[in-house]
Amino acid sequence: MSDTITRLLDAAETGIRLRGYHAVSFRDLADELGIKSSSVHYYFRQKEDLGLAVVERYTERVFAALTAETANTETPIDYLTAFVSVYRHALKGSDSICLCGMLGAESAGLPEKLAAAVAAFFQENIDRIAANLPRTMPAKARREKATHILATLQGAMTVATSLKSQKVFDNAVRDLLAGAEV
Amino acid sequence: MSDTITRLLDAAETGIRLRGYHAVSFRDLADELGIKSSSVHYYFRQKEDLGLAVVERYTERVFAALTAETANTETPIDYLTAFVSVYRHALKGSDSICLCGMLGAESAGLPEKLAAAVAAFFQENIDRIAANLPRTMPAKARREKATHILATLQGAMTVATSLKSQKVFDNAVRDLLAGAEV
DNA sequence: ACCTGTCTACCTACTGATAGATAGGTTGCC
DNA sequence: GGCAACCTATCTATCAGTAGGTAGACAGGT
Repeated sequence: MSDTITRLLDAAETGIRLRGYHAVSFRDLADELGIKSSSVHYYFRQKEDLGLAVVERYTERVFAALTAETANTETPIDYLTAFVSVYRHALKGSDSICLCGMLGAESAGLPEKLAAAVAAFFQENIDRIAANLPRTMPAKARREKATHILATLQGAMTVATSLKSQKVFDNAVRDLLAGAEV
Repeated sequence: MSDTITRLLDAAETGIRLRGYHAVSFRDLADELGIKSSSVHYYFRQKEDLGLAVVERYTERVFAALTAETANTETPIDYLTAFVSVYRHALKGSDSICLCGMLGAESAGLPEKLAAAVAAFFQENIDRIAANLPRTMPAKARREKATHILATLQGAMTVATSLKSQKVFDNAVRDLLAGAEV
């Protein structure tokens, strides 16, 4: 992948995660890279194409990190702790919320494909968590707990960013895991 | 309050909650009301003023509803159940997330005062929840649980909206309350 | 005479998007 | 080897549409 594409995806991801899809413009991205906005259109015909590429790359990266981080966990609580630490790391490394947390909030105003890609990201998160909860739990309870966990992670990032304190994320997650010792 | 102002605040709130602050324009609001965009500026000089008014009205409305709904609760779990039902009602009545959930996500790209008003909304939510958790819990644990609860509510709205299923919200919250029987 | 709420008309800046030029590198053929 | 054809990545220039915002006119009510 060309350097320009990577830098474009980086700048777009950062902008979306900080300010939202509609607050990111081709011109701002181009300026940041020192090129012209028409050159951005050379790589991504429409804004939707750029958004889709950003979500795809992000999804792959996050799931790769989740897979790697949870690889050697044995108990459900170990799995959850590792899972959560991927999100914590994402927040601390970027000082911004999850890309899909932002786009999920904006879904109603996004191109359909983009909204669908975000929904798929959430669903896959829920499925992965549910699959790693104790087999002794009924399927419905596992689904509910998995949804609860994802919701808490996403909401904690939003609230922590608004209150400008990563401790807010840690506080929410500490109580989440304390109650999840299943 | 004049009818036009109310209709303006309604339209702006709906637009922000569905698509975000940057996707709401004076022209769209004016068109929706059948007036000209310059007339919107008559009531709100700047977009920031409109945003602030929307957040203020929303904040008052939500806290009034929370106060009313939780008034006759006796146990912490009753309080939480009532608290949560206000959020559930907001989601079901509008098919959109919390105004501050949206604006909190966008905070980095908002005028400072607006971001501050949103942060205050979150803080007040956390304080109210924490104040109604059992006195037997240490203050730190109460703060953590309160943060956890708010984060879950906010995140559950986002994920439910993205997945286009209010059941997602109910699932997350059911597990939240099941684990919160303190 | 003033106030309220709306209008027309306009401004500058920016939006996503397109057309077409250009410079430099790569390929393939005689 | 030399050269034509093509490809890549960028540019300049431009477009119609929309953004937030302003100035000033006007009608109706007090």
